[in-house]
Amino acid sequence: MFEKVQLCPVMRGVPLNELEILFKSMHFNIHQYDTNQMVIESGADCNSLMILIEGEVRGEMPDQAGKTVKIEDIAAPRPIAPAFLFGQNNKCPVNVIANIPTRVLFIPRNEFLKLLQQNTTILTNYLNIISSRSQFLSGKIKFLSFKTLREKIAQYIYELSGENLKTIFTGKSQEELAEFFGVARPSLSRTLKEMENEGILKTERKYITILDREKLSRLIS
Amino acid sequence: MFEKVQLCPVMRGVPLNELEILFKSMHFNIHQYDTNQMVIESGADCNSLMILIEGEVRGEMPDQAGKTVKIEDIAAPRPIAPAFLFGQNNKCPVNVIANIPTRVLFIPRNEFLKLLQQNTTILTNYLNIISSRSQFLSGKIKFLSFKTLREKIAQYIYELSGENLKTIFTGKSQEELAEFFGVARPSLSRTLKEMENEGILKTERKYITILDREKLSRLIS
DNA sequence: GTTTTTTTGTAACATATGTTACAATTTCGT
DNA sequence: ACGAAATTGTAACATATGTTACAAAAAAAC
Repeated sequence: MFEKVQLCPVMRGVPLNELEILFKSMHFNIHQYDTNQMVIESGADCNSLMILIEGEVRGEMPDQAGKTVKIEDIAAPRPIAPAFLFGQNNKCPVNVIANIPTRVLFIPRNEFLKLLQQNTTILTNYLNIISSRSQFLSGKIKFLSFKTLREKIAQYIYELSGENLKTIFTGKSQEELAEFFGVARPSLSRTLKEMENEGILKTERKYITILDREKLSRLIS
Repeated sequence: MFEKVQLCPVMRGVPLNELEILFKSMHFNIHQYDTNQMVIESGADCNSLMILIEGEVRGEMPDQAGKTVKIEDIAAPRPIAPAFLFGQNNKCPVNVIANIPTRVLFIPRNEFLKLLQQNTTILTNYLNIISSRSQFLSGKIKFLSFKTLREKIAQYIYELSGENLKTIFTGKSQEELAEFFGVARPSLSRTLKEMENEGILKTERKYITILDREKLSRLIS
């Protein structure tokens, strides 16, 4: 078991023998779940750090009408909802359901706090995980705050290209890019063509080439 | 000085005498800044936890054209950019500039790590701060992901009203609400009136009354 | 190499929101 | 109580994006 725990981002870098010692003096539980069994329900309190050590779960968001929308799949080994263990709101925002037979390690909040104080590696790991998440979300919001599609495209290219790269590889089809931008596919196609006609860029399947950096920047400023 | 440090969310709840002991065995700096002096420049490394202990600073985002947009004012006592001390990206995302004569306490990352391990209160405070921030950002993104204005309005009312409250107080004028939603003021006014004509809700200055919860939910689902 | 599937381009039209301008109403300051 | 300032309602029109449908092109499967 410790081999798998050790692979989890939270515990990464802690030698196996140290890990065993830490776990010996700590309360924790391991639960098993069958396919489609609920691991934690939306709205339930997150009192423990949950680490998926084996299997795969999905997060589903129940909407007002009671229907559900799948948010993401999480495969072992990874923590589940680490940002909801602390903070003002400890309610789990999604239903977490096992996709396949799954094992989850539960470490109660207080026990985990002790762990954080005993072991610098785990502390920095955890701080890095939730800080990175914040940073990721900040970036996402900055991106969403661009109103027009042209601005979003410009910003997207700017971030991928850095200061001097001329051609970027998106790794996404127009369909996927459109979904990423939150617009309809024909709208993206149209706008890309417009920008091409204006000599700003050129597209070629999953590659975009910048033709006029000056004009591109003006779209963002 | 410790009285002011103690008021900061990170140090809140730590008795004065303990605080003094902790600081005695720790490296830290205090810098003073005059009005309009730069505290930290966008892109600089955040190697230290920065705590504003006196004064007020503003965050300004420099855009591609070199112009700046003010993001927010931060008044003492509060940490500055706590989410960028750890994580993958330690570059400060904004220029931080003193609005008035200001004093900032710098605690190097490693020293702060020690502090976190020595003192449970500070550890939980810090975890709560950055976790809450994540949660806030998550909520913001969920909100931004609603496409139409009607959906945003419905979601907004839903969150403020809870399960059974009929009338909510927004505390914002239409102008401010429109900015919060990221739409033009006349658009908000128009849409609110449409929803009023459909018998969904009723507005009265800064109050919104739900007339038909059923219809309101259908907008979100 | 042909067929099938996926991806992209494009057009016509529908809809939502922005922009501007002004009138009506309410609140605030005195 | 009065006038000034802020807030809200509303209309006409501009623009951006969505929707649907289909054709063209490229990639993948066979």
